[in-house]
Amino acid sequence: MVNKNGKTEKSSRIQSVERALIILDVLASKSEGMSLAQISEEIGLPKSTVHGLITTLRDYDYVSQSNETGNYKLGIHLFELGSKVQRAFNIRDAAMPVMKKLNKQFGETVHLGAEDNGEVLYLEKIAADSIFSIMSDVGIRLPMHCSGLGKVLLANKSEAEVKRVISQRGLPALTKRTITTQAKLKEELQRVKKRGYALDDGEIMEGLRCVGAPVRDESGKVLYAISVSGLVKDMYGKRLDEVINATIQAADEISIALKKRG
Amino acid sequence: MVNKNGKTEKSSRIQSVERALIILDVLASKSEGMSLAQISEEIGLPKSTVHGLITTLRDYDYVSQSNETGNYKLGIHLFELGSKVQRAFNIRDAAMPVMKKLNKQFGETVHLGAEDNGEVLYLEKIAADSIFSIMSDVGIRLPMHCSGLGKVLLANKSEAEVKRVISQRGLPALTKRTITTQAKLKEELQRVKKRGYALDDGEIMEGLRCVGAPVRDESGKVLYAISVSGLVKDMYGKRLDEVINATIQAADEISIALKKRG
DNA sequence: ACGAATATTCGATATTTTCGAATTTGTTCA
DNA sequence: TGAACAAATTCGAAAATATCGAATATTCGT
Repeated sequence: MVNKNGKTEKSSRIQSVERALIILDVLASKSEGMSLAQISEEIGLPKSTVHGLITTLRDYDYVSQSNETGNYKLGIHLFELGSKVQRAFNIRDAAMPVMKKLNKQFGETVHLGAEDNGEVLYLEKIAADSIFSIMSDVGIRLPMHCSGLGKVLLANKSEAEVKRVISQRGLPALTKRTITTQAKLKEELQRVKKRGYALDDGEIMEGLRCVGAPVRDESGKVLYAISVSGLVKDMYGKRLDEVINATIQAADEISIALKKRG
Repeated sequence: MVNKNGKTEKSSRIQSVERALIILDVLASKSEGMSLAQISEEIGLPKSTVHGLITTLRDYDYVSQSNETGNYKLGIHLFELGSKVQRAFNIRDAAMPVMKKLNKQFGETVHLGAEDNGEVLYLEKIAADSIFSIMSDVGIRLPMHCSGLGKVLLANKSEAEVKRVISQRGLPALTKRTITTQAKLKEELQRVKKRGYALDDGEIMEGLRCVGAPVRDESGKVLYAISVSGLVKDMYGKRLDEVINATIQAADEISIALKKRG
């Protein structure tokens, strides 16, 4: 089946459901909320059509409607469902205590992430004591080739898989230190694999340094990674070595905890 | 418009969207996942109908399908959307640092909650150091009349609103200490209001004691509450007094932080 | 109280969903 | 290896339901 744009598409999708989900995604991109007219404009459907869809979403609390402005936002029920999904990652219970210890030890930000669809998905975050908040948050996605988490996860994939990710996502430069050629990335990933940890040195944000280490599931596959992130001025020399050792050790602890519960 | 059950319903809802959302709710209740046949049975629709709906949900990652069992579960995209919703509570950034301090001070579990639809919705949790994990989690709902958070939130509502909640939710007994009469609850809420904090003494779970204190938004309304929960054996006498004072102080700190940002 | 801007309802039309039956896929056990 | 079963998936006809633009109602600002 071929549509008017010439794209092949599965015919078994339900149009109205598809449209409702698109509305949620559109709303997700505008945290301040949108009016009915804006949504209708954005997705190119008549207001009355959007109205029917969004009324349904509202009635089920997937969308909330501000009673001052009448604007629509993502609703509280998504928060509840999202929490259920997060709880379903059984990595979480194993990882959190260890991550807390790591955070306490150095006072830096600790992350837990996994690969999803060629990107790093941030599953948990323990923020640094300092006010300084880094550009990450639970639920956020970042490219794999420039973060400590991502490089660790990539380094433990087959060459074919790495190629697939690159062809899907490219190697965008977030800073001038970001690795942007396939050859250099390959080299870096080999280094990561050999050393057992990844170092992101301002590749995602100038002035930010980050150590990532692999977490293995029961079967030994690297599905997750943890990282410690801090300012370059706090992450160098002897202290950096300490962070590296502690991060690797913490990751191993989590792997062992995962193995224990099978 | 009146349907066959005699219930009045808005006619403008989109049937297929409604059904898709019901599927998500059904899946949310079974964390281990469900087969197509099970879902179809549960909601009483033909398998082929459910298949169309769930395929759409799957294609947008609202649902994931295990490739071993073929079972359907809630998908990763709900986690992402849920995180966005959570981030939109601007209470979070103000509350977390203070909650962490409180957790560090006593080593007990700290919660942040809000009222939603006559129940306490848990927005954040910092778990105790100990392995002992309490029956709470982010995204969970509990009754208002028997938790520290809930009683604080109720105590700051009008009598009419309290009545409405009771008529909607009743006063179910979770333990033998739970308050189950309207008169006793009224008395208790007056006490809570006067003292400025709520004490849950095994009303939600035997052996668990919990101190709740109100958080005020910019306009002075009590929209949120925080609590510290621990075992009765750790929460009595002088230490309980310390916890109470610290919890109230922490709640005030959060209120002030909220006021500052307007 | 008026006008403008927005949300909501209406009703005819036909596209799309729906449903049960038929088919395919996958798994278990001989 | 293959037969028998159980599950998911596809099919196609029938019509119910979503869709759309126009009409109406509501809200807001001045």
